[in-house]
Amino acid sequence: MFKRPRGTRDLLPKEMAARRAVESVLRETFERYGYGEVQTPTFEHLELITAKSGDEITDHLYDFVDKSNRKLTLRPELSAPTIRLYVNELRNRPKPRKLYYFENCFRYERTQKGRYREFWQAGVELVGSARPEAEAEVVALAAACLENIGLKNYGLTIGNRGIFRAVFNHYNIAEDAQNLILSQLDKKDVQFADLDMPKDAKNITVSIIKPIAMIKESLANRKNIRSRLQTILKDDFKIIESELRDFEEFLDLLEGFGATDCEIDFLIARGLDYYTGMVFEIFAKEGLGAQNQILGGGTFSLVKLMGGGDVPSCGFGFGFDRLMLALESQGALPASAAAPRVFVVPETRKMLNRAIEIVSDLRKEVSCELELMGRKLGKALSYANTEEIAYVLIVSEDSEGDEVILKDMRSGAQKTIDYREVPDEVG
RNA sequence: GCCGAGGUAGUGUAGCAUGGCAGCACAGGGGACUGUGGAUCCCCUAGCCCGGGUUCAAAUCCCGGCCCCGGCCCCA
Repeated sequence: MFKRPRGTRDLLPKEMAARRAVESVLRETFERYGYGEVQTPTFEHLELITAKSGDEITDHLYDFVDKSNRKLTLRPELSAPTIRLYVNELRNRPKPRKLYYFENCFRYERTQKGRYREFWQAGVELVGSARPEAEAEVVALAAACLENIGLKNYGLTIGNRGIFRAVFNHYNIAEDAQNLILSQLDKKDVQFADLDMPKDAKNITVSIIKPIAMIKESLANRKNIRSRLQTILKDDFKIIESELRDFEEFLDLLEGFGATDCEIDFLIARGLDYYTGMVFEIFAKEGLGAQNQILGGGTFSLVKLMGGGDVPSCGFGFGFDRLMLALESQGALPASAAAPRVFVVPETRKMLNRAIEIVSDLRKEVSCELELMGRKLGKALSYANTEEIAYVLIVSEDSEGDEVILKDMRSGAQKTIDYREVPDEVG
């Protein structure tokens, strides 16, 4: 017996039907907003991934050396490959470029609920604009996806890295210290005084960064943000004013797009230094364990990292598997329509050829299954029953011409009709 | 990398403490009820995660590994 590699899953027909149904809702929604699908290779040069995420992440990669000694890796995510694709193929096209993807990714990590070594991501990248209206539309798209899928119990949290960035730049805090601070902000029990960085960085962290990180307001109360920032920054308020104005405009526009129920939380820093402005995430409030984030995104400058000039971009990625888990826990999985509706059974072996003729003809219009086990009629009906097939079509020796017996398994009623009428009868 | 709980037919489980013929239910295949389902009855298929150790004897005890579930770290 062979077993699956750790962290992988076998997906059965019922589960796949639900996944495909959700997938197509996502695709339709992305396309409604004008995004076009792209596909990138399953593996990339290792350097592409390390350029984005640093050398340390090789610990979490399925990387390998091919027979010509190229250093490659299975993709751990899709935004770097998608931006690479943009730089390679699309950078001279009009902006914005609106790209979406739906693919599997691979990470070498300890498995948990909602965390697998092969998983699926669905996401978009809006390349070329980081204007407030672009950011607002991207967030609105994410919310529209969940609306269309029918996920209910989720939270949308929006933050901003641009404001932190402006503060850091104003105080000349080195990039290493910035990343360290941001990555520690959401940890409990962190004493910033103990961290290994310059003293002035610690002071700024305690007096400014951390207080900003504590700001939490609903979208409706967003006006409070300005006054709270003024209180924290005092005379230095002007250093973030331009960033704040953009952010406020983004929030106003977001409300215009119809988003009402979200929280602004500057703690959402999303450690990565390529995020430049707005950042957001969506988490499921039930059904998932510790890994409850189902979407992450924001405004970033990845194009430059991929060698393509300073083009601002905005995007997000769904953790598709977690989305499915969240839906499942809410009993909101789409109903499966995969089962055949008609089961064609020859009453006797003699009628098999006739049954084959009929099933072949019917398959032009309806999903049909033919009895392939040589079962007698009683067993065949029993099978149809357990498989929840709605109709059984009995090809009887007693029937004349194109007549067959159509039996409704739910009611038990049956009638003799011309088999060509079956598609209408079961429709 | 770390912590905890687990691993017995396809699925769900009993048995494990105190070692002694691996059982039950459902599912699956066949059959009876002489060719129309869900009922009933009979038969069959099918299992102790892997490898060592202790023992006359291991599903059971010990060690190691693998896998799985939850969590920590991490989370692009």
